[in-house]
Amino acid sequence: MRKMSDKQRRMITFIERFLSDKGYPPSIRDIQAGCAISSTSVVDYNLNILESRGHIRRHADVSRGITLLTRTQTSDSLVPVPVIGMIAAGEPIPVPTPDTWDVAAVSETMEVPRELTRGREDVYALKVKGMSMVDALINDGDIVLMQHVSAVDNGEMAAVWLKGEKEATLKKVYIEPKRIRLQPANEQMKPLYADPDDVEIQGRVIAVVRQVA
Amino acid sequence: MRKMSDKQRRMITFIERFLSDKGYPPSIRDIQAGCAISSTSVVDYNLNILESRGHIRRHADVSRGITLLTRTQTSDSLVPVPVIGMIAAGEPIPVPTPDTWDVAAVSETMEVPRELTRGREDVYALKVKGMSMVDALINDGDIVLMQHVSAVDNGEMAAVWLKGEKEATLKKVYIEPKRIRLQPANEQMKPLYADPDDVEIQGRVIAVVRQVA
DNA sequence: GTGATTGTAGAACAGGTGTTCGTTATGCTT
DNA sequence: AAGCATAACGAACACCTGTTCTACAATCAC
Repeated sequence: MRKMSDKQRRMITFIERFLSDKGYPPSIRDIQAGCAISSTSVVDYNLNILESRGHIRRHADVSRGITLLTRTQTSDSLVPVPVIGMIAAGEPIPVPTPDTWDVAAVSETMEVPRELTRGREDVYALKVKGMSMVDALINDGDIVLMQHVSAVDNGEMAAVWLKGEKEATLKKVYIEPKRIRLQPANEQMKPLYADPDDVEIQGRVIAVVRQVA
Repeated sequence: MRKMSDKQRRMITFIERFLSDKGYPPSIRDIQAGCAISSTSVVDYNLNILESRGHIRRHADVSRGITLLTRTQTSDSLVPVPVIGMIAAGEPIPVPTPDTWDVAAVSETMEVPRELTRGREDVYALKVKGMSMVDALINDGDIVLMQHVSAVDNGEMAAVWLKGEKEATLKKVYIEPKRIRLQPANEQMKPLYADPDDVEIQGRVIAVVRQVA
């Protein structure tokens, strides 16, 4: 892949921005105007070079038939995840049902890079309400990505429902003889010990996403 | 959102497939052929309905100017972000240079949904090393998405370099008369006060991503 | 039934848009 | 200076494509 001329680089950038902005590719004359090029034939000329270099693909006689080859490869590494509800200290944790799995049926969905879910299929998202999970380094408004499991390995972070206290928390779970140790992610804080019968594992924490600004 | 007719549903599906297949939207006549519709005016008629229902957007006088508004617009909403370094308590915060902006020139990049960056151009990522930022509810190994700015509004979370202490932190910044208040995100913790000359704003925190499992 | 509403047909029009062609600069090699 | 590849220019052409118009069928309300 040779180095592009400055003009060609501007064109590629323009096409990218136009595409993600408007949702459809630019026409030759859009590029001409957007990159301050004097003639459509100059655009055509450089577009052909960009195609022969493998940066784009052109479809003859098709209006706006320009496809980006460099970036667009990654397009399907976005995974839709259903946001099935809130998680708060005093409220039961929403549990996914066959219904809520259907992305189309859920009121809200978010899209996350496939690297975050690592290809897991049964991932859902919860929005954190309240400051009760700061000991898990999780803030009000954070999004928690969960995987639906009924048991977790030692040391994994899980959404836990404490039946007796009627309380939901996110803790690292350690199974010990005759009791379960619930350790906050902030390891300076003291663990909580609970009876196995009192603990309901609702899911495993996959990731946390916090949007600040 | 009302019920779509069978024909309209076929059209939407066709547009989705065409778009993800070819990379550009179909023309009216593409839809006509792809959905076995007898006339272009019928396509036009139903497209207008779909637009008024909020399923698509049409751009007048623009060839192939159809945009999908529903969730299927996943095409290229992934944005590459350069991971330009680590952030740790005792080390200077890496600052982006024109070099590191070039996604191709950086050793590591990550891809995040466009919703996270909200279209900002000058976004980079730092990996957090150490537990020094737990008071900002940020853990060892977290990824912090930053925007390169030299000043922030009151209350915004920023990466701050304290010259005197030679220390980097992430705090909410409040400008007060003759001093700057640095407030941990965990609001139960006490603020830190610093001299304006001692504070260097290195960037604004956009988001935090933590991958747990 | 009548009339309104919705959906379908076919064709033609007008403007958008890719393409082509002859010509002229520009830069590098010999 | 001459030769040659690269790049730019402007205009015209031809097709693609959105749009519009009239006519007609199907459904429903009254």
